[in-house]
Amino acid sequence: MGSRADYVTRPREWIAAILAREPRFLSAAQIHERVKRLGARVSLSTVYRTLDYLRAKGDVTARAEADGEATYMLCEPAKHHHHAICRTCGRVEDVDCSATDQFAESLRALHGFNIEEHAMEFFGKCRDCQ
Amino acid sequence: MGSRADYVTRPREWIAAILAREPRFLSAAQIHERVKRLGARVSLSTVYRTLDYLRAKGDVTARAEADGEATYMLCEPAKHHHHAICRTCGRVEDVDCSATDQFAESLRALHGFNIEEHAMEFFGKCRDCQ
DNA sequence: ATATTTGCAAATAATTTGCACGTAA
DNA sequence: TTACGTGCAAATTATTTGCAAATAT
Repeated sequence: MGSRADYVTRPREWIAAILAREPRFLSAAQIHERVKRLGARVSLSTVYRTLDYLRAKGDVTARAEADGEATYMLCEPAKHHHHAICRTCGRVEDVDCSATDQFAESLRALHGFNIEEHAMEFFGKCRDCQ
Repeated sequence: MGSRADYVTRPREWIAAILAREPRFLSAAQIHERVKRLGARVSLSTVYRTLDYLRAKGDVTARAEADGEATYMLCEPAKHHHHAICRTCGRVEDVDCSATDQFAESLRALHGFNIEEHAMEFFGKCRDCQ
C-alpha cells in the first residue's frame, strides 16, 4: 500500500533538484519538462507520484491554479505563513502573518515586493454550524 | 463569435435560479444535478457554457477547489471583498477588507463566524520584475 | 532477498468543442 | 427571419491506476 521506506532513487533526486532551484509553483508537466532537459528520463506518472510523496512528507505544498491545474513548490506548510506571488515571473516570497496590517509595508521593505492585489480566504464554522 | 445578445432562455433561468438560492460554491456537476431534480433537462455542456457566460457578465465568481474542480457562486467580484467559507456546510459570507486586523473579531460579531484557518495570497511584482 | 519504485499503456474525470437543430428576438 | 443558444457525441487535458520489470536496501 502506501510507502514507508523512503528509498532514495534517481527520479526522486532529479525532481527534488528541480524543485530546490525554483522558488515558484510548477505544474507536474513543467517539472517533467525540466527533468528531461537535464538529460534524465523520468515518466510523467512518476513525477505525479513523487509529488504526492513529497507532499505527504510535508516537503511540498500544492496549489490549484485558476484553471484548475495543480502546481507544486518546496515549502513547509507546518510553519504557518502566506505567499507573495509575482504576477510577472511567478517567484514566491514567504510572508509571516503576525501583523496583518504591516504586510504591505514589510513586503515592500523586506522583499521589495509591491502588492497589486490580494486574496484571502477564511475557513471555519458559520453561525449555523458551530 | 462571442455572444452579445443576452437571450433569456430556459436553461439560463434554471441555472440562475439554482445559483440564487445557494450561498455556496457549487461545481458544474452539482448545478446540473439540481437542475435535473427540479424537473428540467439541461445538458452539462450548457451548464458549463452558461457559467462562463455569467462569469463574463460579472455575475458569477469561480474558484478552484483543492482537487482542481471548478466551483461557481453568484458574487460580484467588482466590489472587492473576501470570503468566509464554512468548513462544515460550505456557506459563504462576504467580508469587506477595510480593517484587516479586525477581521476575526468582526466576523465573529457580525456573522457569528469562527475562523479556524485562513489563507492569503498577494499578487504583484517582485524585486526583479518591478 | 524482498519490499518499494518505476515505466508504460490504458483508464478516469473534468471540461471543451463541432455541428445540426431549436429558439428568442 | 436570423443571430444566438442548446444538445449530443466526440475530442482534449490533467491525473490516476494496473501490472510486470527495475532498483534500493
